[in-house]
Amino acid sequence: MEIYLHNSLTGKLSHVTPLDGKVIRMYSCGPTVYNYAHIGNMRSFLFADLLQRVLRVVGNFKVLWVMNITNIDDKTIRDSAFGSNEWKEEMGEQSNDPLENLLKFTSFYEQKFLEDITKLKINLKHFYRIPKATDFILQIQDTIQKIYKNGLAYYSAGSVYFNVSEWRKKDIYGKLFKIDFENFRSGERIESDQYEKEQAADFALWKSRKPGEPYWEFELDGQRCDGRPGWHIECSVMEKEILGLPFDIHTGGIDLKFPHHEDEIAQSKAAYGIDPTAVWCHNEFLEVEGQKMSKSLGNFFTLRDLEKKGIDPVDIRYAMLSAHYGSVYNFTFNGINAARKARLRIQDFIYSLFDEETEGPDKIDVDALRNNVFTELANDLHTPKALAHIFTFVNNINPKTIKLSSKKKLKSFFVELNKIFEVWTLDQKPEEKLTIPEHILKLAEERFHLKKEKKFELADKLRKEIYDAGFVIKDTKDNYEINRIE
RNA sequence: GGUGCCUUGGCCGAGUGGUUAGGCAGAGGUCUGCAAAACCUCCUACAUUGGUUCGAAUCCGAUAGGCACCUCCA
Repeated sequence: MEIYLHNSLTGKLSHVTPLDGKVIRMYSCGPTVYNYAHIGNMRSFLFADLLQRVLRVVGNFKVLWVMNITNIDDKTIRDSAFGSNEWKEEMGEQSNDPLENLLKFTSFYEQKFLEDITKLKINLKHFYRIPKATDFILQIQDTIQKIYKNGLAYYSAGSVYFNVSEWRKKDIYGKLFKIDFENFRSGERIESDQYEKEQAADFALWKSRKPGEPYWEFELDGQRCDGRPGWHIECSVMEKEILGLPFDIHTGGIDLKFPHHEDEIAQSKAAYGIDPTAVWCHNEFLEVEGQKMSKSLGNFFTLRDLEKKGIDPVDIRYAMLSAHYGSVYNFTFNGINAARKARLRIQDFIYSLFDEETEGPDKIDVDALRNNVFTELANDLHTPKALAHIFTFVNNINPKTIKLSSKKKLKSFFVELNKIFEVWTLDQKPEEKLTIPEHILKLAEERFHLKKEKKFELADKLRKEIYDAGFVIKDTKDNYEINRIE
């Protein structure tokens, strides 16, 4: 099926088709690993995951998916510095080598990050590469040399900056974000600049070495500028080295539109003369209870925080996938609860498909259903509409009356659908292995007899007793079930 | 100050000029000693305001409110 995506470059839908005629090459801005990722980060990664899955399953494409890890920036340097309060025992001993500390620190959080996204059912096998900035220092330096030689960068006090005003003579700066240069960075903000930039809009390609910080040797045009890479250049280089330019799709949070992605475009064109990607996709932000997530408001959650509150990561996945990536998602506990129930409703339907004992006369047009659902997904990942089709279908059919042949087709449809959503179990309903203590079983049996004899008061008393012990009884037509209280 | 986005029923969330999105919650019903579960039915909105139109949640203008980016925050 043809896939269309909202392209931030044009503001319109773009038809996705592999530039090289074979595979879709996709780059996603990944995390800066200086702490546990929060659920806002998670939304971005879940969006990228959804996109690559839709490309594979609905678009039938091969996908090379790359997500970078930013392991060197102000925050990772700050928090890994010798004597930092952010250092944890599990990271090992701190040494007097700043680079070693940085790598220990960031690999700790990288590992935690990978664990977290795995819980959200992002499959690490789907990545082609998960590159780290520090593994590309030489290539970064090489790219900076190129930009410099092209007259679009300058040296200043040990750092190297991209020259935006020079660049604007050659090309547009502001492809993703319309900039009013007259009003760019108004008033008081300019004075916060710590670096010797020629102009406020210029950004660092390379930052000079500071005492106690990790650095790499670098010489530019005869001038020593030992230091470390700027943030924007990392992505430009990794995507070029791994995917080649231009590639097909670049994803990221909407906050990265400017300056990060704008600068990526400028750098790639300035160094190689190539626009990095055909389609830019940005996901909107996440709010918590209608407010921006922030530590001061006390609504800042990592995945780990939510797990401690008893929330299943799969429900977070479902909740986030059920909203459109282009709109602000309001995370609420109420909403997660609703999402869970909605998810389980479909799960129950799927379980019923595995009941091959009962069969009815109803034939299902599974192809039509599949077509409806996939058409919505192909149209800019419209998951809310896709799920609405599923619910309408599920609500209008009694699984007991479906013909066996249709059940089988439905099953394979849900298998396919789950390759995208991955929030359901495609299997028989698991037999609940209950370890119910003997005395509870006895009590339950006793209660059942009392009930049959219509001694309800006594029966209820026993039920209360069983309930207090942690079990709940549900009467069925001629029998009863015991379950552990959840 | 600049740029862009948003405002839909109790809550979440679709809608891209003319027909019920969907979910959760709630109400009624079937079932049931009661309860639970399951199933059926129901609830029907579009920030305010002016305009365009035979017709607007949907297009245009204004107002109010919210959000984001311009500050290496996904």
